Amino acid sequence: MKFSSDLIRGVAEPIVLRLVAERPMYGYEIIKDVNQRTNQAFEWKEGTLYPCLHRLEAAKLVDSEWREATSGKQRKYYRITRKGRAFLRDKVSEWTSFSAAVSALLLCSHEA
Amino acid sequence: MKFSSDLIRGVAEPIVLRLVAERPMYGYEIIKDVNQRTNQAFEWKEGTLYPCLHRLEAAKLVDSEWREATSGKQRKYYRITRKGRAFLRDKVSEWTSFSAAVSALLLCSHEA
DNA sequence: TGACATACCTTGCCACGCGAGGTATTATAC
DNA sequence: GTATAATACCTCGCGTGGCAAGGTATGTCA
Repeated sequence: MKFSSDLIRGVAEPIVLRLVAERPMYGYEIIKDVNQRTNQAFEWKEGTLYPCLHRLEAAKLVDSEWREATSGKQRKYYRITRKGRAFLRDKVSEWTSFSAAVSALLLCSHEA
Repeated sequence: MKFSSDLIRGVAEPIVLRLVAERPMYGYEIIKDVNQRTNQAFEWKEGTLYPCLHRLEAAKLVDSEWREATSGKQRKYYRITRKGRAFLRDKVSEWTSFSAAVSALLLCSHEA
C-alpha cells in the first residue's frame, strides 16, 4: 500500500516532531524509522524529509546539532523545542478531530 | 476548529464521491451539506469544491445533468459512476489504513 | 431599489511532495 | 585495488490542488 502523496501533507511535520520528541534523531534515521514503523506503508524519501526538517528548524520548532558517529560519519541530530512541543500538541489535537470528521463522512454508508 | 488546508488534500474527492453516491447532489448543496455535517469544522468554499467536481467529472468518476429547481434556478446535479464507486472503495480503504498509521505514529507517547 | 441568498464559474498565488540529481564518507565484495 | 552499495547530507524543478478573490445571473424580501 503506497499512500497518495496528497495525504502526507499536513501530517509530515507533526510526525517528525513526534519522533524527535522521543529522542534526538538524525534525518537518515528518521526516514528509515518512519518507513519501518509503518511496515513500508510510508515510503519517505530524502526529498520529502530534508525540506521538512529545514522548515521545522526555520520555524524554531526543532533545533539541530552535528555529532560524529563511531563510524566517523557526520550526523545532524534534531531535537524538539519548547515551541515545537506546543505546536505538536495542537497538531495532534487537530488530527484527532479531523480524522474523526473524515471517518464520519466517509465510512457511514447509506444514512438518511 | 478550522482545519489546515493541507489536511483536506487527498480526502476532498473521496468525500464528494461519498455524498453523491447516496443521492444526486448539486455543488452549492454539497458545500452546505459538508459544512453542516461537520458542524462547520469544515468550511468549504466554491474555490475548493467546483474545481474538485470538474476533476471528478473529467476523470469520469461522476457525471452531471442540469435540472431546473421549482424556484426556477438551474442546478447541475452530479451522480457517481460505476468507475467512481470502485475509486471510492479504494480511497476509503486507503484512508482507513492511512489514518490508522498516522494515529499510531502520532498518538503513542513515549514508547520504547 | 437595494441587499441578500442562491447558484454557477475562473484566475492566480503559494505551498509542498517527491523524482531526480548531486556530494562525501565508510563498508563490503570480488 | 577497485567497484558497488550503504550511509549521510543536500537542492532543483515539476506538478498538483486549496482557496482567496473575483465574476455572472437569478430569485426573494423589505
